[in-house]
Amino acid sequence: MSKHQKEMALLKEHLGKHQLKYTRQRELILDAFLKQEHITAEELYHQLSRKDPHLGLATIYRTLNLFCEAGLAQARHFGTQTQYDNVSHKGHHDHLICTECGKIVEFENCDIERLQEEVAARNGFVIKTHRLELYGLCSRCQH
Amino acid sequence: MSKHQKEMALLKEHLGKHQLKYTRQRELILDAFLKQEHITAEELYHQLSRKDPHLGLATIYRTLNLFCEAGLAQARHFGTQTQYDNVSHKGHHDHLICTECGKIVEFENCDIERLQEEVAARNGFVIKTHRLELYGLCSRCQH
DNA sequence: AAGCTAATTGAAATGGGTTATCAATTTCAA
DNA sequence: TTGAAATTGATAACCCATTTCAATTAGCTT
Ligand SMILES: [Mn+2]
Ligand SMILES: [Mn+2]
Ligand SMILES: [Zn+2]
Ligand SMILES: [Zn+2]
Repeated sequence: MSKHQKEMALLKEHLGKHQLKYTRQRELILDAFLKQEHITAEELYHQLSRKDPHLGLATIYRTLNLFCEAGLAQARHFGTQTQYDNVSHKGHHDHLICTECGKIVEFENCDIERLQEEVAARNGFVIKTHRLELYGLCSRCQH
Repeated sequence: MSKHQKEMALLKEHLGKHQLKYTRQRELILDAFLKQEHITAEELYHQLSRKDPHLGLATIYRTLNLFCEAGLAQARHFGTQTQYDNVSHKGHHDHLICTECGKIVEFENCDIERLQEEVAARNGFVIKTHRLELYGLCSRCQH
């Protein structure tokens, strides 16, 4: 039995509602995707090329966009590429990015998260997701 | 006398420090840029094409990137394009975005800004800019 | 003012990431 | 099993942005 029953059920529900089909490729991509916290289309393509050399890059892109529509993934434009976040991973995090060397540090800060909720509430919003990126210089690049 | 003395001085200071030159094109682009709150390179190109049909798009891009380095502008990847924010126009602010109707609320929260600095310091970073976007449903779209 | 040198420019080519096209294949309901 | 509709993979097209390069220009230095 697969480890990702819940996510697979979610996907199949979406497929059913939209007259879409459950294909071998979608199953393959789903399994690989759910093992990651976040990944780019290109990275996933290289991983899966070993298992199935005929899998096309376009299919990866199409399927990741499908996952976004089904609520399994969340696209995040990161620099020049798009990162697809695995929503089922609970550990939400934000990013510190060095604009000089490209170093990326992930962090979580619940105080910030709480203040975000307060700002939203004050404006009548209910937050579903958010994005916080801090750009600057890492310790090595400050000199 | 120009309306944008302060920004022009800032730019000239940056130019001086980096052996760069004050050109007719840079002056033209600066004037047009400072009239906007935020704009894309393409939009600026179309605006200026009327005044100077020979101005190249590459020059617009180069100059907007220069403005970013001089601290006059701030690049923000928004969807597929890059928005260049006029820093002098409105100061820094973040965004609440309704994913249903597209409504955007601007906000500023110094507690969050302070916590961001703490996170950065803890990781040895010095922040130059940041980006915080909260996605959710506005009061009208929650029903 | 004229000369010199390095920076800048515009046109065009190039680049990277993503989406569109389309004939062949596959899914799945009837 | 059959057939209509969705999907796939290869490739071309796209979009935005940067790079290239020969010609021009800015701004010192005589
Ligand atoms: Mn967060
Ligand atoms: Mn802010
Ligand atoms: Zn660095
Ligand atoms: Zn709304």
